[in-house]
Amino acid sequence: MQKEKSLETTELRLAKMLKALGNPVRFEIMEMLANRQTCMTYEIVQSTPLAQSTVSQHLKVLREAGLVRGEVEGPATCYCLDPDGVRWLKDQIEGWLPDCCSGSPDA
Amino acid sequence: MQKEKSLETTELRLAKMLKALGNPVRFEIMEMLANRQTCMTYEIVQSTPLAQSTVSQHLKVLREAGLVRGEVEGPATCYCLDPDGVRWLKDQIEGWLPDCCSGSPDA
DNA sequence: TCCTTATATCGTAATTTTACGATATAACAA
DNA sequence: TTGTTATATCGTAAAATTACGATATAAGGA
Repeated sequence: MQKEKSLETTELRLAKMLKALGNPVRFEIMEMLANRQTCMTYEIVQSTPLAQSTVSQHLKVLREAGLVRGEVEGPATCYCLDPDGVRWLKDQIEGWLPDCCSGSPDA
Repeated sequence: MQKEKSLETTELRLAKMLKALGNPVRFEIMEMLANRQTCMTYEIVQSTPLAQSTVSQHLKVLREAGLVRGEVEGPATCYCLDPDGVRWLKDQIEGWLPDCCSGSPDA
């Protein structure tokens, strides 16, 4: 019944995630979180040549895309991948474009 | 401003694809090509409110990301998804972030 | 040949993104 | 309270993206 609206929302959410991942700095943050499971913000800042405010801005984009979660721990924040968001993204990409490109690699 | 150089080649290619897909116009072009198998450029132009030159620019981005192919047919060009590129993207996303968020939503 | 059609590229505004320093906030210690 | 630490947000330049109209190119047809 409510399929149309949710489809629209699905595409919006997917586009937002893809756009967030399309930036190389944010992409590297995602890989760092995948490797380390969790990171404090200052660790992420130290791993880049960027200003703290810039990294914080990128983290906000990733948060709003549903790709990472930040948990406040005292004065600091501990970030990790958002398992639900990442799995949802992988499922979407997997089921995307079903009419093509699903067979074996032809030369 | 940005440090794309530090990314590995595979990651660069993946980032380029994700960036290309992060634009809603290009995302819709991809979906149109998935639905119709092939499209002439003018059909894609007609499906949007944008100028022909703008659509041509978006197609160039998709081409350079390896997501679509354009084949010249007389004075026109016939576009289709690039099966190799799309499958590569799906495989990359599938194998990405292997330490988390993989498999079915188990308890 | 010239003319039409379809597309790509050029030049350039308008918009968006990115990055920075400065400042605000929030938790905790002395 | 004051001071420190860690992070977020604000204000604003610089850079990149997006979009347009104009023009170039390339294939056929008259």
